[in-house]
Amino acid sequence: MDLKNPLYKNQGIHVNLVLLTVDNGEIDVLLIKRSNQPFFAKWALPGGAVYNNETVEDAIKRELKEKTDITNITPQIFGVFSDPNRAPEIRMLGIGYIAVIDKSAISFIRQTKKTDDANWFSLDNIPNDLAYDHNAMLKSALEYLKTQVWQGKILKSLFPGDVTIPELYDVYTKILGTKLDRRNFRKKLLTSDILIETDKTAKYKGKKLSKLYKIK
Amino acid sequence: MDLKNPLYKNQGIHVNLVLLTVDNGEIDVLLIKRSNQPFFAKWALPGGAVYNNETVEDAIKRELKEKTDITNITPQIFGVFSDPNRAPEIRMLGIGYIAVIDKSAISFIRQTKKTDDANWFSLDNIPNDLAYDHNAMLKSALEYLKTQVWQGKILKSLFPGDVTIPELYDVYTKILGTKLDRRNFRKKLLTSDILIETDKTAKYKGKKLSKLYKIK
DNA sequence: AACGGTATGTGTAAAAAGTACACATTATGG
DNA sequence: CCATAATGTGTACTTTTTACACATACCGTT
Repeated sequence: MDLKNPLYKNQGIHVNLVLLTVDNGEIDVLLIKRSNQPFFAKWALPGGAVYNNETVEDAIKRELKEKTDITNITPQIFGVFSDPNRAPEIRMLGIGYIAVIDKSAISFIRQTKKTDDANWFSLDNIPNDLAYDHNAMLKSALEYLKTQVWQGKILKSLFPGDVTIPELYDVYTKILGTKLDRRNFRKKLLTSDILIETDKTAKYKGKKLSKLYKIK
Repeated sequence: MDLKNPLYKNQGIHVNLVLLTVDNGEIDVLLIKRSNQPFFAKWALPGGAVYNNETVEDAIKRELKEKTDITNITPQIFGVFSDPNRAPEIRMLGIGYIAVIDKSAISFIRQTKKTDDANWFSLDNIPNDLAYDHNAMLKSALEYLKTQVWQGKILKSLFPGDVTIPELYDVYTKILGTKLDRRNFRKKLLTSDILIETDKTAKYKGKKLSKLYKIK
């Protein structure tokens, strides 16, 4: 492979992270306000170039650590974005990764919605002019998430602590975009052997106390 | 993204194709004997560089067309391979695609096992010193195939013509690596609404005639 | 002509998973 | 105390999955 061949020189490899969290039944995604051209001052998915001495997985974990200080989660790849014109001037390949985390596990200022340059956006409220093709990337990530949502692993990273079934219910209906039957949802979770009953309770939306469960 | 930054300059993007076909219940993969360095004279998955003016999907379809003249199949991505040392000297990202085709649909000489530079290898008989990380890529492709094998689409591209249930059975057990119950396998296929009964019959392994089915 | 061997074709019962569906209870705010 | 909104709960039905065994066709051999 002759990297001076004009057919395929000046190629760059980028990774982007769709980082999701849950806040009171709402799903939020982390966006970064760009401080450089191109797409200056536009919101974008966090991401960056893959260095020559690292794998793509290394790069995305580096990105996750930079933004959140989290090191014990491995984002999952959901797509490769390769339109030759997705970045101006150069050929830039984009590799999309998704991770779902517990907001309280983040040790950085970015856990608030206050900073100027990084912000959690509710999925119902995403700017439609994200940088690059990031609106499409985000859409693709959410479709991937739908296919993964009944796997215990994602459930665990969404709710590493205790959680009530009504909160889980809200998150699942948001992710799947369908109204599930509440009783069947509860039954499925309780028979799936991933919830451990605790003796604690908490209130979610209602006035009644809900039982808290720990995710295995 | 400054492509002169030494942290990430001289990056190349490659695609590779795991092209599978079925020959009398055996699963074969197409390998190419390399005529250049690196890995001169080693067998490799077909593939090549992604040009600056095309998407990754364009590149893999170009590759498929070059090798087989097939244009009506879109290979499916199964993985991204990014070890910085997977290619000597340069950083070369490898993107893996898989397609399953009917051998009789190929109009090229490569449909035989006779050519010097391209050859169908039975999965039971793959050289363990393929170029690059192609042994790992192939393994990854076959794992992906397992997750996809009950989807009608793959079934259709494996057997676009008529096929007997015993032949399907052999292919499925090979792909999945498990012994399925023959009766349940037959029932699953027949109730899945993708097989159309024909009035033709053919012999497969046995001495008894099997009914031929057309795949919807 | 009989026989052995290998592959093919066939049905049923039990278990598991998924789906549809309605009402009483809690506690807050008015 | 009443209205309201959220929570917790069980059953019947349907569908899907799984386990399991024997008779038949046809070839080659004796």
